[in-house]
Amino acid sequence: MTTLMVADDHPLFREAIAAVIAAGLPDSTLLEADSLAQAMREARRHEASLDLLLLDLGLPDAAGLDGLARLRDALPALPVAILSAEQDRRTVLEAIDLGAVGYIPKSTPRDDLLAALERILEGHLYLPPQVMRRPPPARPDSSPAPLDDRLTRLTDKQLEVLEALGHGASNKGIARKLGIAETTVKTHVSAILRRLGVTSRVQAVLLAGELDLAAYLAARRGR
Amino acid sequence: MTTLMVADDHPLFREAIAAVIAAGLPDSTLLEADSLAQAMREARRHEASLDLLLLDLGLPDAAGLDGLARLRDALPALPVAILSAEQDRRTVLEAIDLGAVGYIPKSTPRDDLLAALERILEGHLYLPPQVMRRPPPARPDSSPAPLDDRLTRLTDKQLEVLEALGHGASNKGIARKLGIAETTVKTHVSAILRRLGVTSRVQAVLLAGELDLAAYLAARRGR
DNA sequence: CCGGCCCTCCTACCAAGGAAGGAGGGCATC
DNA sequence: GATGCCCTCCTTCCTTGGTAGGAGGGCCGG
Repeated sequence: MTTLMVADDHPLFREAIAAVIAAGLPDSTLLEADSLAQAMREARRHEASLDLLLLDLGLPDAAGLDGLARLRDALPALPVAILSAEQDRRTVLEAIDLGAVGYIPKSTPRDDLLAALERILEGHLYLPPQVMRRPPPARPDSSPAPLDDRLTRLTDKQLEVLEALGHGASNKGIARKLGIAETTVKTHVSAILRRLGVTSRVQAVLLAGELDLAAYLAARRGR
Repeated sequence: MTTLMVADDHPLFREAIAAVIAAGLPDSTLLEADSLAQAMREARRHEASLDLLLLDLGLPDAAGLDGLARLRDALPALPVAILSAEQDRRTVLEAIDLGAVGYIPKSTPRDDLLAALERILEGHLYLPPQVMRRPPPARPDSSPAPLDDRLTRLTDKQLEVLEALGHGASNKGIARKLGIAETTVKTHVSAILRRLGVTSRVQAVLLAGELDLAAYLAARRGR
């Protein structure tokens, strides 16, 4: 006998979840809440028997993951899984970081949703494979010869300086690291700004990020 | 027919893994490597057929997660799972963050290890339940700080300023855009630097990027 | 060999960024 | 009603960033 609770402010959605669970986990009880406050009250009341809370992000009284944080704070022993429309990879990771035992996108097909719930109730974590799998490179790399060419207009030394710039280093720090005078660094920085067509180091750093300086450096070092 | 590779510098351990896989996944081939460099070479050679690389942390030529990062960089399409004695929760999360498709502690019982491999080969993520479950109890106060809440420590106005900062705007430009005095902008910027724990606007901008300020703003506006 | 580019460094100057402190008004909480 | 936080703005002072111009030495290709 397992007891679940769904916290979501959309009655229709709660109803849908209830139907799925009734069909797929017949030996279970489902509690409902339409706000974080109510969920907390109910959770405390059924503390001993509650096996899992399915928490929606976007409850009226819970600011996204902040609601999860508060919940974890108040009831650290309660397993909480996120059930959300949000599918951002960072959000998923942060939820797990905050102690969620699973993350189920609302777009999950009914059968997968049940499988996920079962995994979680067995003590495993569940994360959405299609979201988490192969995400971070995220470089479809449309143009093999991108030639955004602004980066190619920089000399080696300037690239070195720009790289350091990208770590938030000051001119003085760059000078130390590269073993040259600060005035020389300034010379390089000025040249970089001119060649990149920007007017401040912050803009240069942002542009370096957009043009994927790291990849450019990796590529040119690899050859 | 699946092809796996195990990268570990302990021959005995490789042998043990080979035995487990031979018994549990009879329809598979296992490649071996005793260094990151060799693993990369082998992986490139068998690029088309290799289904999963089991990577040990602590290879002689790869310092912990850095090896994973380099591997992901060089071969983004290759699924990599970590197989390590290390069981620190943060390490696990960072590995997943870097794109690992699973994390298997070396202490995992043989049967669970096989089950984990099967899950991973099916396209799911695997994380060690006993490590990840109920982990962050030390949340209420403690000091070392998870430090992802740094954005939440900023006031609305500060977030506005930080957003503008992220576009490379100068204090003067921000003042114009927000319709306040430049001195006020400076006040905000100073407060932002202090609360984010950085010492220059460039670092603040970089940190805002890492913490995904845009997503945070979108999330909080959406509610 | 010479012109051109790069790297190095300098001086000098001005603009921008940032720290520190004070101050008034608004708003909420207790 | 007092406390506390936020937002606003100010002055003062110092550091950092950036521009301009000049100068010497190295390297390369014409």
